[in-house]
Amino acid sequence: MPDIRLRNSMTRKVEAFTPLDPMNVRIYLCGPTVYDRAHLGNARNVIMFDVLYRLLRQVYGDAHVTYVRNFTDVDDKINATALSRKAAGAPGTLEELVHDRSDETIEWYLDDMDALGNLRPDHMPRATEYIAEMIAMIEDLIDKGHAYAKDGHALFRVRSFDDYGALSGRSVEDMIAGARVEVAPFKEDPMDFVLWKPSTDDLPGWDSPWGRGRPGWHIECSAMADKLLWQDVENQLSPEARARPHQFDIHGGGNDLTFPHHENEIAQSCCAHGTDRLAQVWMHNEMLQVEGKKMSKSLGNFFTVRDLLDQGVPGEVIRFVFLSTHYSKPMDWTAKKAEDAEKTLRKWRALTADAAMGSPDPDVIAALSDDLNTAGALTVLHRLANAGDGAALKASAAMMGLLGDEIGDWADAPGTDLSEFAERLAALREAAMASKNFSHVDAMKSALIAAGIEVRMSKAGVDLMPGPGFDPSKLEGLL
RNA sequence: GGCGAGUUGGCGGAGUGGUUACGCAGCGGAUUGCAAAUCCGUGUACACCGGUUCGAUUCCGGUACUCGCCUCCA
Repeated sequence: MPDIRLRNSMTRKVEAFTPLDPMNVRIYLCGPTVYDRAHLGNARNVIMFDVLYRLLRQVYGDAHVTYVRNFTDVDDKINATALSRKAAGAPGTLEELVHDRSDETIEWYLDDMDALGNLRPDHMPRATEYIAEMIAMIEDLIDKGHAYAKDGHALFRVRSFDDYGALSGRSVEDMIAGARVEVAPFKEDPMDFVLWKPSTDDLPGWDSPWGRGRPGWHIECSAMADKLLWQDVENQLSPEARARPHQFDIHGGGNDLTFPHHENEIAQSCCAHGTDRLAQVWMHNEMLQVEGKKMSKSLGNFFTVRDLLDQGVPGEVIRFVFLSTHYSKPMDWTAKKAEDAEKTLRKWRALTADAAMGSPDPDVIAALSDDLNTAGALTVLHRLANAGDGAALKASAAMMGLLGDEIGDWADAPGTDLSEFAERLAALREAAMASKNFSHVDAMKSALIAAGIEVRMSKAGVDLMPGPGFDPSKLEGLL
């Protein structure tokens, strides 16, 4: 097995990766705030981490990797959707509406990420199920002088942590100079951030030493990561790993989370536990653009994963497009890329349809081990395809979550049996070959193409495949 | 203003101190009733300016441009 090398945002260098405990590789990805459908950009870090997860499982064994991705289900935006539903006359208490909204959004999220061929993490904690851990952590921080309570709030004392700013490469003074920090009467220092804040009686809240309220965003990840990647597994870890308590291997997210979210996570965790680091490696993916522009509602180029799936873009095609750009580079989503990806995948699927499952090509593993060079790995897949090695292609593609059954029924969808049409067309063609009058066969061929079907005719016979714009309703009356 | 990422042939996109990336498109040919598909052949690009070097797209410095974050948008 080649050594895995990963770019560490903390050091800004590509480094050899060595897990604290090879029998218990532990990774954490910041998950979504569940207030609405995941937009396309949300998929990028999930796919990046999914490739990482698959690679680690390949190298260390399926049973030796633990992947945690949270759901943030306490948030103003979730509350806002519940409030508007309540105002529209929805039945139930506001708290129930908030809970329903979270449940609904989590279900959507999992459906969408499944459709993109992502494995589910080992743990998907909901923030609201770990309130006790968060409160305990905040109390610990207050005891140690790193946090304080004021007016129903608990705040982190940023000046108490010398390394604050190490991840994002900025000093506290720079941030003050930026002057965009929120000044509030309950803060000792403008830089201090909220660990706990009061909640109104009608909105979700929990009793705490500081009154009824809810946790701040940053403390959620610190508490859940510590619970699931340290407290619950501590007694299974190697002595080497236990020598680094409250730490784990890799923490990921979009680079927009670097500051303040991850910076704050580090500050909370290191101060609460007296450690010098939280994760050994920090990985951040670059942002997604759409047709060269930032995706935003005002530009009208904002869309969700579900929007694309509903338009008939297969999840596997979306995944392929993401994999074709390295995670550390800005990625542009374009319709042309989706078309190209679909073409390639059709070819590969035809080649692997009847192939046995071989072994992954070493070059694919090598490329992925080189800081998740997915684009380089796709090149190897092209080479295998050109060599006609369906078995190796199938196994190698599986390393990246491609060409598998779980993501693969799109090529035959939407499940219309075309065999009668193929037989009819073949019969017409045979007759035309004898009579030299091709008008009937051409008419039917044109109609099939107009219905979005790819028509292939050769001496061997007629082959029909549903294409991107397949519309079954246009087939009526053709037989 | 501070921090960070990027700039490769028509398009997408790897990689390397000197040797064809690769894919798509295009072009030429084979095949095909026609077309598609398929097969064969075909492409010396690396933002700009300096420096290091026998030699740089690849290393170093600078410039320009693009994008993101600093505003709980991944």
